Amino acid sequence: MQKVIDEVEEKLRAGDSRLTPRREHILRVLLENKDKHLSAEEIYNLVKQKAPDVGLATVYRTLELFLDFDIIHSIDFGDGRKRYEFGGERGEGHHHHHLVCNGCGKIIEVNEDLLEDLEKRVTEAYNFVITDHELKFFGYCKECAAKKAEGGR
Amino acid sequence: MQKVIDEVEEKLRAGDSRLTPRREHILRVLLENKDKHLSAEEIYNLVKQKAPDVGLATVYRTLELFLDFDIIHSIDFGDGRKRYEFGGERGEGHHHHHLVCNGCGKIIEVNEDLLEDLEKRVTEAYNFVITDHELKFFGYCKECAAKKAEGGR
DNA sequence: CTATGTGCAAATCCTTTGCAATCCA
DNA sequence: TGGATTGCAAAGGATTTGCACATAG
Repeated sequence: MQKVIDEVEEKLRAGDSRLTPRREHILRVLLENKDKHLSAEEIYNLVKQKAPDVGLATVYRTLELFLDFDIIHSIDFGDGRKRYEFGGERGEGHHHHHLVCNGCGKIIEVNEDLLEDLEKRVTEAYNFVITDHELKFFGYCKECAAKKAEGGR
Repeated sequence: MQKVIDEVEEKLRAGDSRLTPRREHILRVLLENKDKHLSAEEIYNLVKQKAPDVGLATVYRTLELFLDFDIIHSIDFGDGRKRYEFGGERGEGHHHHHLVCNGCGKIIEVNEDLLEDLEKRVTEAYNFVITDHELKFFGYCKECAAKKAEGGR
């Protein structure tokens, strides 16, 4: 993990910014919760456990900064708040998609990139240079589908 | 168009709701702008031209109602407001995707469903019952890509 | 007459911003 | 020291809600 932190620090330095203690705390929270999809407020609460005197505004400002530097990216599941994940849009790790359960709200990750050939087709058909994509499937997870089938609520 | 309106009216009636004059105005705006992606406020402004005394709250309440009845659906392009399109999630017309240009903000529609075989794969791999999907590609449209290539802003 | 629908203004929720204090190169 | 960073509180923008009135069946 230290390696990643160092890389981020370097990235920021290269852009006349610094990885301050506050920012490092925020970064650590993001790294320790790679699989979650934290909202700004959730990040704020987690950071407060380590550094009780951070302000929510700093969290927002830092997330904005990380986004600019392509260190993280944001996703929106339509619940009125943005969520953040470590890994920039251009990063190798970004190619996963989400299954959003309408029953229990669970988010399942699909860790393969399913879209490579699709991208090629779209690029050719529309002369559109793709830099990123976002794919969400909505529906019902195994458990919720079963509940529904049983005649549950 | 009248046919569609009648269908909506019937749909609402079946659920103990009515297609009031206000709501019909809103519905018409949606139908007349199928290809746009209107925000609540844009809809409000268009409706006001025909019915100057509607309130913004009514527009929001009506959109909420139409969503519940699967008459329209909403999309989010990450600009902080929801946008609405006629056609429910389950409707045949819903299977199109969007190319979002990071240069000029233009939204291009891809009117084919590119995801059918993908859906099948996901369903099998994750036991996830898919009811809807949302696919967005981000990047640069023909014009903006050209501008960038020329070294323009 | 009663329930539903509506306008208006106030309230809410998430996010951004202004400003004075703080920190670090 | 001087510009970058931060906390706090206020501001902002989109959406929701409370309430009294209007409307329709």
